[in-house]
Formats: sequence, C-alpha cells, structure tokens
Amino acid sequence: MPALSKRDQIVSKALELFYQHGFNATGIDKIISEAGVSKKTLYNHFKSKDELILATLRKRDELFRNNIMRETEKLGTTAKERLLTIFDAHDTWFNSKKFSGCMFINASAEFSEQQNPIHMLCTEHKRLIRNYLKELAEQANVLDPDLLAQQLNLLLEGAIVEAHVSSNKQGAKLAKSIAITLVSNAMNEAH
Amino acid sequence: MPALSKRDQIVSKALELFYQHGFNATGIDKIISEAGVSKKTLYNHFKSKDELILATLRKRDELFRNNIMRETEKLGTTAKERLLTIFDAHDTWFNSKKFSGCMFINASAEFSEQQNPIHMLCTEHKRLIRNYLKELAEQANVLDPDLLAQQLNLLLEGAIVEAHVSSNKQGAKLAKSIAITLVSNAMNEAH
DNA sequence: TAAAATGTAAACCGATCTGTATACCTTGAA
DNA sequence: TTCAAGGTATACAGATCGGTTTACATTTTA
Repeated sequence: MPALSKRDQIVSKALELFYQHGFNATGIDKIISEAGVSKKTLYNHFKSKDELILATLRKRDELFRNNIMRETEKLGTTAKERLLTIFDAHDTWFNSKKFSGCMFINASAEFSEQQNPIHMLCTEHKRLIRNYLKELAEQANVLDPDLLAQQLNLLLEGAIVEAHVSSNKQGAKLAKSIAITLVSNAMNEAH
Repeated sequence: MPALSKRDQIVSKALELFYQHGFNATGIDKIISEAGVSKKTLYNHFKSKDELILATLRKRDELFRNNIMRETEKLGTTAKERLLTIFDAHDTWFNSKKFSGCMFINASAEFSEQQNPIHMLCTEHKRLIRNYLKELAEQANVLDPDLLAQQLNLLLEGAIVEAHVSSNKQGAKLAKSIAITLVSNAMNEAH
C-alpha cells in the first residue's frame, strides 16, 4: 500500500498549485501531470473541478487550523497568553517560504458570489478561526468573549493582507501590539 | 464627440467585469461584446490583456481613493475626526450594491508573485491609502503618524476582508471602535 | 474633397480549457 | 486462476482563450 492514496496525491498537488497560482489559472492537465495520475483517475474521484477545489479547501482548512493551533499552544501556556501567541504563529507563517496569503481570502476573490459553495466554505473557515479565538477568550474569562474574538480576528485578517499584498512582515507584530491592549482591556472589564 | 472615448468605454466595462467576476475568469471577448467595441480597437489601445488589467487598476485606484477621501472629508471636519470617519466611508462602501471586496486584494490573489507588475500596482495602491492616513495623522499632530497610519490601515484591511469573505457588515464599526482607542492614545502621547 | 486615421465585423490562428471515451494493463481477492 | 476494480495513456469533443489578420466602413483632418 502506498503512503498516499491516489485521491490524496491529487488533493496534495492541487493544494500546492491552487495556492501558488490560483484556481482559474491552474488547469486540470497541470494537476494530473504533476501528480503523476491519469485524467480518468481524477474524474473517478471528483465529479468536476469545482468538487476538487472544495475537497482541496476542506483539506487546507484542516491542515491550516491544526498548524496554527499547535503553534499557538506551543508558544503560550494559558488561554490569555494564547490570545497573543496566535499572532506569533501567524508571523511564522508569513515568513515561511511560498507564503501566498490566505487561501480562503484568495478563493473568495475568484469566487465572489456569496452563494457559491466555494465562497461559503471560505466563510466557514473564517468562522472556525473566530470560534477558536472565542473559546480561548472564554477560557481566559473575559467579559465579552465574542467581542474580543471578533476584534482579534479582524486584526489577524488585516495582518494577513498586509503580509501578502504589501509584503509587510511587520503586520503580525503590529497587530499583536494592538491585541495586547484589547486583551488587557477585556480582562480588566471582567474584574 | 462621444461622452466617453473608446478607450474609456473599454476600461469602464473592464472595471465592472474584472471586479465582479475576477481577472482570469473574464475573457477579452466578453469585454468587447459588452463594451460594444471591436477586438481590433481594444488591441489598438492595449498591447495585451495584462496591459488592460494594469490600466483598469490604475483607473480603479484613482476613482476609489477620490471617493473614499471625498466621503471621509464630508463626514469629518478636523484631521482627527477624519482618522475615524474613514471607517464610516468604508462602511458605506461595504453596504453598496455589487460590493465584491477590495479589487487590489482580489488582484493580488490572482497575481501573487511579488514581482508581477499587477501585484506591484496593488502594493502601490495600499501605500497610497496608508500615506493618506499618515497625512491625516500628521495634521492631527500625533506623536508617531507613521505608526498610527499603519495601525489604522491594518484595521481597514481587516474590515474589508470581513465584509467580503464573511459578509460581516459590522466589520467597519468594530474596526472604528478599536481605532477610537488608538487615535486617543496617539493624541495623549503627543501632549 | 482627398487622404489618413480610426473604427467595424468576422474569419482565423494555435493553444488551452473541462470533461468524456476507448483500449489496454496491473493488481488483489474470491 | 479468473475476474472485477482501478489504474494507465491517449485521443477526442466542443468551447473558449489571447491575439492577429483581412476587408471594408466611417470619421477626422489637411
């Protein structure tokens, strides 16, 4: 049995190509030739390119959140610390090779209709990130966990855009410094 | 003489189509048929599709910044006020019909290589927005205008992404509430 | 009024797109 | 050992892509 199933080979390569070059700019022929798989095999596993994109983004969501959460929780011990170390985790990501922005922001740019299943998956990804922040905020016992989660999420998204569009690697640190104030205020309110 | 030159007809329609459907997803044939112009005319004015995209984004930059600055300065009188009314101006934009995110963030998603001229134009647009914020901050006499400009710019970008990816129309108000704190702190430091 | 510039419509180019079909091969389990 | 499942390679379909060319019409200007 191979290390990766054919399906996983396809998704893995699609993940790489879609992320680096975009969705409309990446053809099926390129994916199959680089994945070393026949076209029939691809269409046996996925009904259409859109289905492949959806499967790819689902995988990306899983990998990305696992990575961010692992890194965040490695760098901070308490929930309060982790509300800030998530910015350091993003900093690491921004400085990684082949960083090309947030794949879900990128997908939303190409599939901008709100009702498009691909766009809806992007919305869901952002909700899950916000929900992770909310859980941390609840554990940190702040007064309004939902508000703090929304605030920090907005800072993260601003930092991601800065990092990608403007190649500004200071975005994460800048966002973190604002976050420190917000977390501090949210804690004081709770006491 | 017509109200619009052929060139302007083309750019105007390209602006609409590229914004709504993306760059790679919008073909030259669609632009010329909707603009009511022959293909030869388009290629007389633009050497290639990439050149048309560049011209379109230059026009978008001009229109967008004019609109945002006019609205910001209509809603606020002093520079300090305007550091906050720019968030209201964005709020109005988010709630406009056919809002599809920031065209420059969208373009950066499809042309993600840093050295690509299209990507570079997006970087420049963001720099000009940040520069406008810096000018306002200088006029408001804050201690570190450049820092405040970077902070507020990051908030604006976070709000834009929230508005587009998550259809969250509260992003502008959320960002503004954070901005109030930042502006207030920046003013105190200066006295 | 004649010439030059700019426009149109449409055919055409070769490449590429998503998706299907055909024919053959390999592999694992009954 | 046979047979079905799932793999390969390749050709093909019909549409569309960016871009060029041709032939003709209109407009502008000298």
